[in-house]
Amino acid sequence: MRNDRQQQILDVIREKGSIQLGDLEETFRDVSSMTLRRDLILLEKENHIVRTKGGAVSRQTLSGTSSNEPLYSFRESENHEAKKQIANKALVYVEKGRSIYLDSGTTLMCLAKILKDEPYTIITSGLNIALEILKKQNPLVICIGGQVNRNTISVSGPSSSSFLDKVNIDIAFMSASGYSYDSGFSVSNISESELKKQIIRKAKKVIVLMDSSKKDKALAYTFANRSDVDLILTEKESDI
Amino acid sequence: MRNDRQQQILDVIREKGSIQLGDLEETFRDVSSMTLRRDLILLEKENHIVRTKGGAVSRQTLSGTSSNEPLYSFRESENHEAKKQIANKALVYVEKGRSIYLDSGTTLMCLAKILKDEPYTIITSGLNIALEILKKQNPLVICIGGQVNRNTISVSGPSSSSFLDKVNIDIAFMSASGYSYDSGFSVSNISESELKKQIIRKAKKVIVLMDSSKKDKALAYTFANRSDVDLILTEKESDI
DNA sequence: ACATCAAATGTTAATTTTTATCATTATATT
DNA sequence: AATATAATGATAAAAATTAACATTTGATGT
Repeated sequence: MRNDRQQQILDVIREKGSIQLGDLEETFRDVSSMTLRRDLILLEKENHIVRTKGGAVSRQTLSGTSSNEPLYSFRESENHEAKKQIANKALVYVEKGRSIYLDSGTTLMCLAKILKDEPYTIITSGLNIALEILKKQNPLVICIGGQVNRNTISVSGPSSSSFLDKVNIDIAFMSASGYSYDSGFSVSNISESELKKQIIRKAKKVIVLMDSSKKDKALAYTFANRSDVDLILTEKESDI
Repeated sequence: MRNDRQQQILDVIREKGSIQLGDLEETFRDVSSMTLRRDLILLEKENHIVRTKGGAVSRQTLSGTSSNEPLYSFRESENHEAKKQIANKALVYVEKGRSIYLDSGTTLMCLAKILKDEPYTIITSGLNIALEILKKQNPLVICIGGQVNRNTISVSGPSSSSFLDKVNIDIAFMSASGYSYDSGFSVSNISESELKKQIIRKAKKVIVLMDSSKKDKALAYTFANRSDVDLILTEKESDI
C-alpha cells in the first residue's frame, strides 16, 4: 500500500512539519520528481498531509492535552506493532537505580509506557515522554530544557547542550529517522542532531530503537555512526 | 491589520476546513482574484491557514481533529472562576514580540489558554503550560530544564538556574502559594523558590497572579517581597 | 529461461496557478 | 486641495501541476 520511500517521506514531513519538493528531490536523487509528486498525492489521499504549491505540510495532530491523553493519536502512528515489539526488547536493558536517557519519538513513548514503576532517573528531551513517566510514582524525571519543536514535542537547541554538561547518563535509548551503512544514523533537524550527538558522547551505553522502515535511509543530519552505538534494536529477529 | 473581507474569508475557511480560490471569487465578485490571493497570503503569514494549489486549508483542521473542543476544557480546579478573572486581567500586559515567562500553576494555565496566537517567546517551567502553548501556531516555546515535580508538573533544581542565565525575560507572570505582609511571597518547595527568585531577578517586569485565598498565608520558603514585584493581580476589584 | 502482464516510474507537452510588475483607484493626512 | 500611502486591478512572465503516453521493473505462470 505504501512503500518504503513514501513512508520515509511521511516521516520527514512529520518531523519537519512541512517540506518542499526540491528538498525531496535532493534526498531522493534516484527517482524522478514526478514519482515524488505521486508519492505526495498518495499521502494526501491517505489524509496524512496537505499538498501546497511546491510541497506539502503535515496533518499531524496535537490532540487534547489533559495530561492523561497521549499527545500523539496513537492509532494513526505507523508501525505501532513493530514499535511495541522494539520497546519490549529494550525493557531488558533497563536497570533499577540507573540514570537513563529516553530520546523523543513514538517508539520511545512506547518504552516509556511499559517501563516498570521503579526508582531510576529518567532524563528526556520529550515533553510528552516526561509526562508519561510522571504518572508513575518512583522514577525521578529530569526534563532537558530548550526550545520546543512543535512537530516532535521535544526540546533542543544551544541551551540544551549546556544543560547536559551536568548530568550523567548510564544508558541512552535513542531514536533515529534513518540509518544507512554510509550515512549512519540521521535526522532532519540540525539542533536535534546536535543534541543526540552530545547525549551519545555522554552515555556509557547507547541503544538505538528503530523499526526496520528506517533502514537504508539517509536524512540531512547524521548524528552517529554504527560504531558509536552499542546496540540496535528492531522488530526483526536479528538486530543489526 | 486584517480587514472585513479577510476576516470573512478566514471565517469561511475555518467553517469549511478548506476553500478553493474559485469559490472565493464567486463569493466576492466585487474584488479581483489577485486581491483574494493577497488576502490568503496575509492569512498564511498570520499562520491561520496554509495555502494549497488553488486554495487554502485552515490550520485548525490541520492541527486539531476536535475543533469543537471548548476553550476551557480542563477540570474545574479550586477557585476556577477567580483564576479565570485574574488571567483575563493579566492578558492586558501581554505584548506581541516580547519574551514572556509563565510560571507553573493553574492560574498561569488559565492565562496560557487564553493567550492570543501571536508571535512571542514563551518561557516556562510548567510542562503542561508548554504543551498548551504549543497548540498555538505562532509563539516560540522554551521549556526550562530540570527535575520535574510530580505535584506541580514543573521543573526546578540547580540545573534550571544555569539554563536561565542565557535567556532574557521582558515580563514574568508569577504564581505564589502564599502571601503575607511579613513573609512576602512564599512556596513550600525550596528549589522552586530558588527558581522563582532567579526569574524575578532577570525579569524587567514582574506580575504576580494570585487568587485571594492565598492572602495572609506564609509557607516555608519566601521568594520575594512586595517591593520585588511590580504588580499583584487578584480577582478582587483592587489589586494589592 | 522465457513470455506476459501489471505496477511503478520516466518524459514531455499542455494546462493551471502563482508571482512579479506596474498602472490605477481609493483612503487618509496635512 | 495637494500629497502621500495603501489597496486593488490588469497583465505578462515564471513556476508548478496535470495529463498522456513511453519505458522500465518485478512478479507470475508455463
